Amino acid sequence: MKHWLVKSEPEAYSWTTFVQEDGTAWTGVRNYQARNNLNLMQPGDLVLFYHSVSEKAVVGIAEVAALAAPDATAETGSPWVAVALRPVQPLPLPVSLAQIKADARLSELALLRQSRLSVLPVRPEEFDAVLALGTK
DNA sequence: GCCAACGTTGGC
DNA sequence: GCCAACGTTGGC
Repeated sequence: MKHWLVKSEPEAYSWTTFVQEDGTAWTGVRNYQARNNLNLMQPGDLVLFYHSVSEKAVVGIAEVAALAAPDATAETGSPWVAVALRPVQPLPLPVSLAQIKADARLSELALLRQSRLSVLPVRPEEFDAVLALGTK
C-alpha cells in the first residue's frame, strides 16, 4: 500500500466539507507531476489531508476509493485525471507544518521539499510519524 | 503584503 | 530551443 498527501485550502474545500459529503472526486489538479501521482494511486491507499495557507496542518486521513479517471471538470480529451477519496478519520490533534519541520523523522517529507506540489507521495514511516503526532 | 519557488507562455 | 515575462501557490 502506498501513502500520499493532498493539499487543500480550507477556504476552498475543507476537511469538514469532505466529511459532510462523505468523500469527493479530487478534481482540479492541473499539474503534470501531481497528475502522475494521482495515476499511481490504488484503492485503499491512505492519504493525509493537509490544510494549506490559513491553517498549515494535516487534519485527517482519507483513503483512495477509486482509481484515477478523467477529471470531469476538465475539457474532454485533456490529460487531467481525478481519483475518488473518502474520509477515514480525523486526526485527534492536527499536525502543524511547524511540528513537521521540527520532527527529524519528517525532515525529508516531500511536502517540505516541494511545497507547491498539491499531490505528494509519503513514505510509510513518515505516514506513521504524522499519525503518531496526531494521536498523541 | 511580500516574496521565493516554479510552471507556463510567447517572442525570437 | 532558449529565455524573459508573467501568473500562481503557499509560507512567512
